[in-house]
Amino acid sequence: MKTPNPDALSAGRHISRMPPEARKKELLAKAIEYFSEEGFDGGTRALAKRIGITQPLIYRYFTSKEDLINEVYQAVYLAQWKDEWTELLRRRDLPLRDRLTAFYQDYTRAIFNRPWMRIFFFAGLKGLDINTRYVNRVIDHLLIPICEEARATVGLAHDGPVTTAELDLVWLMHGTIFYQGIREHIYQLPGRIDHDRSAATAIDMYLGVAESMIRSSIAVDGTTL
Amino acid sequence: MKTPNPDALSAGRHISRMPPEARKKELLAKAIEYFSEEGFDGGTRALAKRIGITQPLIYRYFTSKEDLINEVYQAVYLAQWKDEWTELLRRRDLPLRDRLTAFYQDYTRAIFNRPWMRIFFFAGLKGLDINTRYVNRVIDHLLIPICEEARATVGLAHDGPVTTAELDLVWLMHGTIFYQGIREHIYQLPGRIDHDRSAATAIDMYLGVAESMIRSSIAVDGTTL
DNA sequence: GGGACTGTTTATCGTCCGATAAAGAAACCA
DNA sequence: TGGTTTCTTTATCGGACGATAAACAGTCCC
Repeated sequence: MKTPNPDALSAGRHISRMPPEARKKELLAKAIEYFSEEGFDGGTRALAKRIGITQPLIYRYFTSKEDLINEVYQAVYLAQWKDEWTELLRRRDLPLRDRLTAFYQDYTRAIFNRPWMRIFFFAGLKGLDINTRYVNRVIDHLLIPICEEARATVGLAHDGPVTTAELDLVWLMHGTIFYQGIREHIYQLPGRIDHDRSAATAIDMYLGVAESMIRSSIAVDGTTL
Repeated sequence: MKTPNPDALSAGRHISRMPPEARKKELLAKAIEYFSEEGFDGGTRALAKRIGITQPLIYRYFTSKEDLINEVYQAVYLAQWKDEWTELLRRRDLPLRDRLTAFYQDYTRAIFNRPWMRIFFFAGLKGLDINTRYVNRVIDHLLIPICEEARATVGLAHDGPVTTAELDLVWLMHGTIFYQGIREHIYQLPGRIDHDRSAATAIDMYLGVAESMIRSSIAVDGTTL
């Protein structure tokens, strides 16, 4: 065949060979885009067509489809996570409200986008351990620290393990904020949402209930994690 | 073959013929269970094996896989919906808080189960119109009525269309409650959640903010739906 | 008891999928 | 320039899928 791949042409991009690193990078980027739209059952042929290459070429850069998907997870989950989030939440020189506000501003900016949200739920529905691990990371590195900081703010000497009631309340705030991302990127309703405002209201609710909750959960509900 | 289908035997169920209605009903019930676990890309052969029948038998009761899936949607979405929900929310002889409490108790009992939750998100991720129609139904028959009732409770004469700010606030409450179902049935975290308590806190938050929100959204933010 | 009817199974078709092998073509280097 | 390397394509395999047709087997009725 003299003329190059018509798909590649119609895609309007490069026709021929690329340096391996650039190709792999492009492939991964398009795979994130593609799988976040079609789900992980999307075919490798359709993905290749979208990139403008042939399907077997994928297997020069990834040993299997599973391998490619794993790299997609890596890029979406781990690369987006910031350890500074926990550090920010721990900064007792700032009022807790300010820490929560600043954290959720940055957090929602990191994950409130279509690919992240959709891949999160595709993986969640499949029950993949990568997803459970992410949720556990949220609990251990974000929610429980918030619980502990709330306790410190209340000024309670008690330093036993966080109770389920305390954690449930943080989940309530977290869910309120997170759900607005679902609304925007999973439901695909028209019109933008003011996430900062939503977060502010959720944080207000949390701080408003937290103090009495913490006192009563220690006194009454002794169930620990 | 003298011996009947070994799969049917190993499934421990009936081996042979059933009246059409019972068979179709059983098939649909198992299909809901199956597709809610595997997603709609699950194969008809695996579904048949789970029921204890052979795969072509499915096609005596449903003209195509798509047809079967559509009946699954019908059963999950429409059959669960109660028009009385809107009527309950409208009952001005009761305090709004009581109406919201009673409604969300019943609503969460209807949809907070694994098949409903999972099918909802499978369908949502596929962008199926059945899903967008459901969300619009929630808006039109639940959230906007709540907005209007909140206005009536505040005692404002203003009866123009509900503003986006008012609707966003209801979404905040709704999302707070709904997210607890996600936590339980999509994340699959161990431990039960007290949904009635979560709802109560979310409703408190809503009612606490609603009044000033309604006044200011009419005065300041005139954006309407 | 023997048709006739209908629920159920076996056998099979065409298509798409993930993956591999071998052929081709661009780039590099002597 | 010619040989080697490396990126890319064509061709293809085995298996799973949705769907259909024909054979089989209960059940009912006369």
